[in-house]
Amino acid sequence: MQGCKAARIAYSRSLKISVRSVISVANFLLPRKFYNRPTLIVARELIGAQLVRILDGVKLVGIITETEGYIGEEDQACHAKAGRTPRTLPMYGPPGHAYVYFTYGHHWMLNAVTEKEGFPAAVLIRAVWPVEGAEIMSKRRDGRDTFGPGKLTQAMGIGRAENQVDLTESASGLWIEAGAPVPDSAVTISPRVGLYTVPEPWKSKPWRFLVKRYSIFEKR
DNA sequence: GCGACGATGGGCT
DNA sequence: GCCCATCGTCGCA
Repeated sequence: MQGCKAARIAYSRSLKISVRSVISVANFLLPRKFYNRPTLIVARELIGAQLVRILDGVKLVGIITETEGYIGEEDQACHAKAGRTPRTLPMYGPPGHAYVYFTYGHHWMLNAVTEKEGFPAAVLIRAVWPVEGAEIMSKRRDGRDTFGPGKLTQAMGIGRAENQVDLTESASGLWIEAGAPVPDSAVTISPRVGLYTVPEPWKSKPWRFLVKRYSIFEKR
């Protein structure tokens, strides 16, 4: 991907952190207790974390730049509003696992299950900024961009097989590592998107977190 | 550059 | 049969 270095520089400026820390952070697997907390805390703190995928023996890494929280059966935007079904079962399981589902007849969505086992909640990972294997991700997208919940799963080869994998260990080939912390000044909070038929107040809950000046990524 | 809309298939009633 | 936590393309500017 052309302009990757320039993008890292722009990214570091937008986050007010050093370029060095964007390229090389002291990474470690986020432990289960990280996910076993209120969903919005997890959604916020996943911004800046690194999503790692081993695909065909190649390591792909993206910094998480956009998340949304979906919290409990009360939340009319959350799949768990339908209760415990074969599809939603992963959300009721232990935190730190993946909930991957298929939607709109085309797309796979990646979530990280949160909160204590038995309470259905998850964080939808909507976008990552590629930092390793960017060329491969771009190629998997036929050169098109990788920003969007359906696009990132296609770029990183995430689908049905990754449903319920443990994100706190590397054995499954899909996990999340800590990254450079992103200050509040660099994070925008807004209502979740794509909820056309969801009633209030759920439709307007400010449960979406994204890196400010996200547009700088799209323009490389 | 942007708004409208069709594709497409699993989940659920 | 209807609903979708989306994306790509088309038409128009």
